[in-house]
Amino acid sequence: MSGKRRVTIAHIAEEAGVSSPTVSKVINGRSEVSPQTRKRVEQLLHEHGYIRRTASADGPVGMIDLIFAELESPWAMELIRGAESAAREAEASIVISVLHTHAGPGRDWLERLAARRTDGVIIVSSRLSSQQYGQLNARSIPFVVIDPDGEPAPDVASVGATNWQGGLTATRHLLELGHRRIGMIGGPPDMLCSRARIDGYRAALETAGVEVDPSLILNGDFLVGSGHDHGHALLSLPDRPTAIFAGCDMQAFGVFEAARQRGLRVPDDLSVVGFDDLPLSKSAWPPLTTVRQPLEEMAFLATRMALGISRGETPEPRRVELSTDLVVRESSGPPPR
Amino acid sequence: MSGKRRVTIAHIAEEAGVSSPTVSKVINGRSEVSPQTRKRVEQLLHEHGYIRRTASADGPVGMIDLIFAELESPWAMELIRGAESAAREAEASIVISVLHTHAGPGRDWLERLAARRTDGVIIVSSRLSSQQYGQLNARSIPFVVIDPDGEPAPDVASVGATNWQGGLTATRHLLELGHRRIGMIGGPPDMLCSRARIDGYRAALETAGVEVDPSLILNGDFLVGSGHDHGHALLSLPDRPTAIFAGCDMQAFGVFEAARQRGLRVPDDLSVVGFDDLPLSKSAWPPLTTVRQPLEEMAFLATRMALGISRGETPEPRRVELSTDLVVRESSGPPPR
DNA sequence: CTGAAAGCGCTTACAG
DNA sequence: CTGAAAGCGCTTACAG
Repeated sequence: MSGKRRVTIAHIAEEAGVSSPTVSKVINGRSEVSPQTRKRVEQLLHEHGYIRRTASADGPVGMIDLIFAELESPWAMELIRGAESAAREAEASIVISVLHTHAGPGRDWLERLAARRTDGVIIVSSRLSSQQYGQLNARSIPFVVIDPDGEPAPDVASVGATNWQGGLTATRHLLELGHRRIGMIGGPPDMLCSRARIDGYRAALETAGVEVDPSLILNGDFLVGSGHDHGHALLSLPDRPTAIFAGCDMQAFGVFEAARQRGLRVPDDLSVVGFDDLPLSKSAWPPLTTVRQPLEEMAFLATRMALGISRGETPEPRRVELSTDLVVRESSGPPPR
Repeated sequence: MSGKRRVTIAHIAEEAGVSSPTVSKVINGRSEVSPQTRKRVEQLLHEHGYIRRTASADGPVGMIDLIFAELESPWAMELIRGAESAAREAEASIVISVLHTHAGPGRDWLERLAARRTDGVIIVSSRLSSQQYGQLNARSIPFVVIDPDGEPAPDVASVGATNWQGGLTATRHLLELGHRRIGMIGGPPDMLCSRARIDGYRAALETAGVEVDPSLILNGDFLVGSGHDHGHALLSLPDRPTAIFAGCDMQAFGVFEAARQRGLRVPDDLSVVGFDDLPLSKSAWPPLTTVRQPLEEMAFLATRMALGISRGETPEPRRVELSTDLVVRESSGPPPR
């Protein structure tokens, strides 16, 4: 990828005006180095993005990194499983990294990644800074984004689902059953996949001639708790909705809880529709009507793309959106009269 | 760990009566090697468990491998999360490997692992052959077993939970509510953790003076489907149980389904108790009474132990059993009269 | 197809 | 605290 010759200890040593052994000591954290020298060398190592290299040619390492913001939901398991199948196919393994901050990772993370080497990185709906994308590029680390947030440049490889279409379909399903007051719980407002689902919801209402009531649209965090809290909020509205499109399955389960706590039966008193179709959603009570997005397949594809890029291939197409499907089960029905 | 000097290309070359470059070619899959030579060299490489090594001292690689038999249940996510916290603490990453066969892995798996290097392996209720344990030892790869199956030698580090105690507690809870016909769905009969739960169930019945009816004890695979199937089997018995101890939470959800399909209400017509306390179990309907085992903590501990062994420490104690706790929610109640 | 020779990137003694 | 020298494990030309 990069035409530049790989930077070696010798280069750094020359530029710092010291010998190779000294640079080696800094890298290996030995104590016999003066603080000033250490400082200067560290600075240069960092600037050049030094990576320890052996005499050996560097082939694939057989590892793909899956980067999550958090590891909270069973949703992540579907992605791990898909990535693992694709990796196994290529005799590679999956490494799990968790950033533990929606705000973005510390910088260590990327340095460690580069030092340890990886064949590619799958970024799962996490927001990296453009500087971080730059670093990935600078170090020729292939990466693919799942559920892109629109931030990366248009040439970035990504895999997503037809979120807008899914939001539209879910809402139309509820409209067809006769609902007119339909609540919507989205995800974090900065996630593009959430915005798209909400926009699909809006489009369905508007094309059906139903007015969009902003007080019926809330943003959660895609976890059970916010489904529960926002479910209560929507159900305590004076003119409460007869149906809720919960934005994702976990939030739908939270809405189930809120409904039960208020003595409302699903679907008799309240219809609920999710998004994802997690394996457990069909065993929930009642079995959840939801929009299926092929999470396992998305991760499978993303991993294959990353592996392909690492082999020098150019993924075609560069951006993929897999289709979503409405799965009607028992949590949706006509509104109470 | 092993006092032997690391085997190098030069050693292999000498033993094979060829030069280092020739061995190097074999390793790197170059074509300019005669089939006989290749054969002989490969044989020796394999015998000696050759691992490519650089001039550099080999410190930690910053990776712990988590080995699952399958990646089916949200149960696995809890373990991944726990392992990830412990790894992060040590600036390491978690690598996920899935064997995809309860019978045991192919041999490639271990070879790839050794070639890529790892600081340690956590084996999650998978059965390795004693030959494979031997290989791990031969290559000085530290390993810790979660939910050991009793096979490994007594000096193997392991982390488990008090399964027998948990089975006892769950069953006593049901006995105290007044149940006398209590069904039991275990896991695979070759898993020690499942046997212990079943034995705890037996002990509770016996100490309460209730006869153990073998027709009430079934073995599943710890997934929803077998809870569903065996739930139906138990509920179609002539003198059907008034309560079922489902062996794990996923099977409990399957029993919920079976009960619903038969028009039985939980807990009014049937009490159900699980084992695990997965995060979703409290949002289930009804919220599941279950035996909590601290999966996240178990994986956290196991990972720390593996990391410690890789640093040359001896884990003390070598075998840990974390305690389980009964969590009473709404899926258990007195039997119908 | 094979290997002596040179080379690479790094580290390890060790002398100052 | 520093670096010239030697050494390590491996690979890359290249001559046979």
